[in-house]
Order: sequence, then structure tokens, then C-alpha cells
Amino acid sequence: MTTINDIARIARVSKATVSKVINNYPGVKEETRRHVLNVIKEYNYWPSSVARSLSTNKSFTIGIFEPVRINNFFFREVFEGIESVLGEEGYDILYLTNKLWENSWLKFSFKEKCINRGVDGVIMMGFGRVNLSEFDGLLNSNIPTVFVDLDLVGSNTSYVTSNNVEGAEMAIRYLAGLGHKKIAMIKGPAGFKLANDRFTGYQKTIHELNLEYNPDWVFSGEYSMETGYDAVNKIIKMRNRPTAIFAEDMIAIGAIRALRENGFSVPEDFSVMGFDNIELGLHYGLTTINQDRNGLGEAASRLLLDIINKKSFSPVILPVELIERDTCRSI
Amino acid sequence: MTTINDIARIARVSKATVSKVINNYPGVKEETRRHVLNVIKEYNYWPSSVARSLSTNKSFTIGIFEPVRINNFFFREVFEGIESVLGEEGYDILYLTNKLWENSWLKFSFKEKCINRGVDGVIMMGFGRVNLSEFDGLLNSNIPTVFVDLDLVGSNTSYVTSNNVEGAEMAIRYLAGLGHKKIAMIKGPAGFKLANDRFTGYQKTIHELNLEYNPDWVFSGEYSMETGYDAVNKIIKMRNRPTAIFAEDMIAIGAIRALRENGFSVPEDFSVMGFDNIELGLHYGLTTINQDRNGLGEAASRLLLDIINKKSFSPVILPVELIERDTCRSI
DNA sequence: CTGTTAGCGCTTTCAG
DNA sequence: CTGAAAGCGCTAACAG
Repeated sequence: MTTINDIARIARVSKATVSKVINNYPGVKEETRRHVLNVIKEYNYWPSSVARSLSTNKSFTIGIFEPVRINNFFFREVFEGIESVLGEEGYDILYLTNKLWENSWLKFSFKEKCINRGVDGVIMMGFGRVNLSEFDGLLNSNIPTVFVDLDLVGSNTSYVTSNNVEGAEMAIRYLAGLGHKKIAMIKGPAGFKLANDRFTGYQKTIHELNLEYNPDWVFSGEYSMETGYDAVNKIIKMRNRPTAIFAEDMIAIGAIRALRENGFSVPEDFSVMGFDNIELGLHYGLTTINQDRNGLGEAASRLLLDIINKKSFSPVILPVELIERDTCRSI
Repeated sequence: MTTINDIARIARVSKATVSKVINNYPGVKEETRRHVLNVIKEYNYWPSSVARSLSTNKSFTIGIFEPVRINNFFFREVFEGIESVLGEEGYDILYLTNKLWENSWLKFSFKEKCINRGVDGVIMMGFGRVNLSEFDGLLNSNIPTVFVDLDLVGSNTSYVTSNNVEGAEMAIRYLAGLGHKKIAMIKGPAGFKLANDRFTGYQKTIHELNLEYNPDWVFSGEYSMETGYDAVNKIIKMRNRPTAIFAEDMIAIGAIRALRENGFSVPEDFSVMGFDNIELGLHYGLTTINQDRNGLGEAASRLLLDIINKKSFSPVILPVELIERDTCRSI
């Protein structure tokens, strides 16, 4: 492996000089710079970023934590957004696994892991409002941190999220505009800001529009098709049925399938409205609220960079958009 | 940040001793070890892995390269497999971006990036048999490397893949067993080992079974629904039509949709057989060949670890399996 | 403009 | 069993 010493020796200069040209510092004669550059090119030398990290305390690496098994459609696209802006800025992304922690002889949590790996900042995604104390270390540290969809703030911590309240409001207004007065909602898992916000938007709008609010029409469960199945099984047994169902995409799709399997037709018998605009929705013609996933990732990265550079710490709320397809009809 | 020096000072021992206990080396009196351990715990000290990397030349980090926009269903699951075994072994995963290369003043390619970041090994996924010279640096280096679905080998390079030839053979034999004698194939993009292997299996089996081979029934294109649409548009215009279509899942789904939109029914008018078993296939009741994606990732990681430890370099070929659902019928 | 020197936090001989 | 010292590859004062 070629090191800075090799280059210095070959170019007959000191390594300080080589360092200066590598870093594009001033104070090097143009001739010397060119000469060193040539040697560097000839040997295809690239400075070790680990040595660099050690001496500068800056690694050009940002960490990502995700809870186990969150490796889904949604976050993959967020990740893509993250990658694109961070990559542009010369950062690589360290995907922090946490398998080893449990058996460890030390209390090794987010903060410690970040310090240990020397990341310049960290993005946390897929975490819910459960076990919030897990994050204490991070929040009280000075490690620049951005949460996706979890509104935690601290001196060096901020978050990005879609405007879920507004999205839910848009959904309900749309349904109401179509003539629906009885709208059910299947919420995501309790404890997630995202799910709570959407429910808030739902309740608020139902109220504002003077629609019928019926607690029996509110369901809750995991972000999966099963949740949709379960809710539909209850709904179809009701005497006073809702005419429309509002749920996150995956759940909504489960609901559509359940409805069909029970001989109902969408949107003739029930209108179904999603939230997220996952790719799968396309295959069901699902009317839904689009979240800009790439944008979420991009915003998270930019915010993180801003925090690192102490330029801004303000949370970012991204707008959402209604995508009209074929699962809702006017009644 | 607490360093080894702090611990040494506080524990009134030398940092060499602290190092020994951290690394669980012998030659430390049990009493001393316990004392040091207590101080470590009290200060929640964790050694900097970057300093460690610098001095040991081992980073417990493995790199992953993916071409841009390969962030799809398939590879996400492979990634999950990778993460699970590597995490278990104490490795973190460095997702190597390559955005900066182009404008760089240096020829900075896979190999250089790996050396620069000091990864212990690298997994390459989603690369096709195009521009193979890109990999020369890596192949000629001693950086442990595992390719997923690309059969490149070198002194420290190997690969993992599913048994695509056999999978295609299973598919064709199944279709033939159902009475089909005219089977079309829509291949994936040329240049990918995966696509080539599947085509090989197709041809071989068509031949062995004495089925009709008609070059007009062989199509090729990107791994997308459009490819399926395009092929179907040609197929339905033919006088001598195939009765079954064999294609990778995404393409097969495009074909099913195109068929339906043109008033044909699956499997009544055409049988459609996929390959990959992507999750989306479930929503179409697609009969397909399952690739063990998690297994692919796990195998890649294990192989990489073996290469790193110089234990084994043999490529791994994973078996596939036929998943019978509703898109094929006997005729 | 250039080079010397002292670290960054850790591991690893090698004496004691 | 313990510690002093050198060194991993680089950066950053500071002299010259």
C-alpha cells in the first residue's frame, strides 16, 4: 500500500508538503504541486481515510441505524435519497449493525457505537415512540443526529417528516367531497408519531366537517395486510357500516383484498384510501397520499449536513400530495 | 471522549495493560483485569475503532458496492441476509457511494476506494457482465471480494449465485409436464450472467424434451414490466403463438397485465411462469421459481468471511425451488 | 514556500 | 505480569 511517506520520498519533498497538495492547501509552489501531483497519479495513491480520521477527528462517514427488519420498500427509497446527497458531498454511509451489543460486556448503545466508529453524524430511521430512553445518550451527546419520522430534538438533534396531519386531512376532505360521511380509519401501530399524526388529522377533519365519528370505526395494528384483513372482517359484520376506509397503503391493500374475498367490490361497495404511495399500490389502482420518500432522505441528509456545519437545526416537514386512482368513488 | 490513556491513568496501569484487557489477551493478573474492567465500565469507555484500524490494519468493516438505482426488491433482501451474518460477527457495513469519482483528479475506482476506506472485504452486487475491466483492479488486488450473481473469480475473489440453469430447467419441465409444447421466453438484459444462465437452461431443456424451439418466441429486455408488455404485444399478433411464457417475475407480471388488458386470461389462454419469487408475485398468484435472497446474502457474507480468513474460496451455488400458484394450467 | 516535529488512539514487541 | 517505546498514516503548528 502506497502511503504519504512513499510519495514524499519519491517526490523528494516532505510529507507535510504532500499533505498540503492532497488537501489543496495554499502555500505550495505551483511547480512543486504539479510535481507531487504527478507522482501521486503515477502511483495512483489515495490517502487512507482512517489515518485521516484519526488525526482530524472527521471521517466523512455518516452512520445509519434502523431497527431490525425495517428493511422495507419505504425506507429503501429514503435510503436512496440519503445516499444521493451524501454521496455527492463525499460521504460514505456506515450501516450500523447492532447484533453484537446484547452479549457485550459493556453498555454499548447508539451513542457509544457512533463514537466508537467515529461517524460525523447519524441518521435514525424506523424508530417509534417506544423506549425513548434508548436515545438519551444520543440526544445528550453532541453527535449530530437526524431522526426520520420521529420528532425528537436536542442541541445537535433534529428530524424530518412528511406532513402527516395535513395528508390525513387531505384524504378525509377528498372522501367527504365525494359524499362520504362515514369514514373508518385503520391506524398504524400506536407509538409511532407517523400513525398518531395521521389519526390526529383524521379526527380533526371529521370534526371540522361535521362527519359522523364512531370509535368502532377506528382500528389499529401493524403495518401489514393482516391488519387490513382483520379490520374488514369486523367492518362487514357491522350494522352501521362506514362507506369509506382510510388506512396506510399496506393495510389498505389488505383491506381491499379482504373486501373482494368477501364478495364486496371496491370502489362500488366501499371506497378505500391509502397513505404513503408505495409502489405496490399501483398494482391495485390505489388512491392514496404520496409521501416523497426520496425527498425525505435528501432532506434528512441536508439537515444532517447543516447540523454538522452548525448552520441550521430546524426540523423539516415535507408536503404530501393526493394521488387519485381507482379505489374511491363518489356516492 | 474517553481514551485508553484516560482509562490507564485512572486505573493506574499502563495503556498496554488496558489494551490487553480490552482484547482479552492473557498475561494480565486476574485482579488487575477486574480492576481495569471496572474503570472501563464506570466510564463506559469503548475503544475507537478507527485508531484500532490504523494500528491493526483490520477495520471490522466490509464494503458494499451497488450500481446506482439498483435499490430494488431483490437486492434489499440480499442485503438483509448480508447484514444479519456480518452483524453477528461484529462487522459493520460501509455502503460505498461513488458519486465523487467522476470529478476526481485521480483514477479512483473500486479497489482504491476499498483501500482508502480500509475495508476488510467487499461485496459487489447488481453488476452485469458489461465493462468487466472495471473490476480488474479489484480482481488483481488481494482485497477479499465476493460477487453476487456474477461469476468472477480471482485469488481473493469468488461469487455466489442461485442455480439459474437448473431453475430454468425446472420451469420448462414443469410447463412441459402440464402439456405445453410451445414455450416463449422473455430474457432479462443481455450481459447478465443470471439472464444468460436462465436462457441456457431454457434452451437445453426445450431441446432435451424435444419441444418446439422458435427464435421468434425469445424476447429480451430490461428487468421491468414494460418488457413484458412489449413481448406480449408481439406474441398476440403471431399466427403461431406459444401457449406458455417464461420470464423473470417483474417481466412476467408485465406480461400478465398486458395479456389481461388485451382480453386474454391467465392461465386459461396463456400460462405464465416467473423466476425469482419477488413479493409482488404473490399479489398476482404468480407461479414461479424461488431464489433464496436472504440465503444469497448470508452465503455471500460467509464466503467473504472465509476468504478473509483464507479458509475457502469456492463459489457457492444455491438451489432454487418451484412455487406453484395460479398462473399455469395444464392443457 | 518547505520541512521538522508532535500528536490522533490504539497495538505490539520487548525489557524488566 | 507490567510498562516503555515505537509505529500505523496522516494533519497541523511552527521554524526556518
